[in-house]
Amino acid sequence: MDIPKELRESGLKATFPRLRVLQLFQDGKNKHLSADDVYRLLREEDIDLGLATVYRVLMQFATAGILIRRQFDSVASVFELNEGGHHDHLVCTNCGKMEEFLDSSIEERQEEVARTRGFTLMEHSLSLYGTCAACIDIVAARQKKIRRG
Amino acid sequence: MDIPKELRESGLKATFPRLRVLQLFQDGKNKHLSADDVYRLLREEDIDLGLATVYRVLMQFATAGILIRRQFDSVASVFELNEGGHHDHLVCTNCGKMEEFLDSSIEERQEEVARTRGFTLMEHSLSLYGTCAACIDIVAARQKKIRRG
DNA sequence: ATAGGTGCAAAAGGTTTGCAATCAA
DNA sequence: TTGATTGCAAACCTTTTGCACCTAT
Repeated sequence: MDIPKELRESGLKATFPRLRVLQLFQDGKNKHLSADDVYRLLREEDIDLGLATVYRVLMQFATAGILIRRQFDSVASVFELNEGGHHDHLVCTNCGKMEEFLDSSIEERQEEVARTRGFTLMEHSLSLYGTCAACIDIVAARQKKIRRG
Repeated sequence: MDIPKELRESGLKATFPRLRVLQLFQDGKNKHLSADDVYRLLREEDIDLGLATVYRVLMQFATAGILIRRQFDSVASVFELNEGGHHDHLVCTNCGKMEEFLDSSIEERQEEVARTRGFTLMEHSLSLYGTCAACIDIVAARQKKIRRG
């Protein structure tokens, strides 16, 4: 899609920093980026922009619905491209690998839980934390070591 | 339960700050408290303790399994008494009211989602955000007003 | 007596904001 | 031209840490 146009339609001027930030997400190499990730990645390229600008741009994009802001259990919040469909996350606590999923049965039950208690559901946040197939042996070995003391 | 004893069994000395913090949670008036909440509530009573101590005590309790640390979408994390059974939360974004729930169907599907993708599930975080029955009219009216401009 | 705990103040992240200079439209 | 945007530095908030003093056992 034509990025400058996409920005203008959100009422945002197509400035250099905004274009580069959006490109970074659309490149798709890293789907989930913190403000600091964005700042560092752009500096690694060539671009010399302020961290405050990165924060402002990310927030503007989130408000405009271009990005989604996520708060995993870590300290810093991360952003990802809003590609329309809702999804939840499965995160490997060892290597950081992240998979998206959507389980209609879970979605339905959430609605049901809210309805039962008289709540009108607006949104939800579901993150599963575990160990991915590639890390399970490493983690198991580490646990064993700890138990041995 | 005998609080000083409970503390000693966790390898923690039964000091005045620790006793008061634990009492606060056991009073049950507020189930979910941030470090600052605890700090402020204890000061309102009489007790003059440092915020750093509150943070230290809360973390020690969480490590000892006496409290559970939760990170809702807000900035500060909150703590609640660990009463054994796992549960998730339903939060009213208007009044802050919080209800606990446990849905076995959701729990099962989560396991299934992880298994399907080769993950070994360790934990998860699920929070539903919406409007409770008592707030729905207020919120609806506010929405209408915004739409009118 | 002494290992462990506390208060204070300072530091450390992450994020936001005021302001003068700069830029897109 | 002019309102929006940027960079910088300073401020903010939550949380952590160093250190000298204190206390439960």
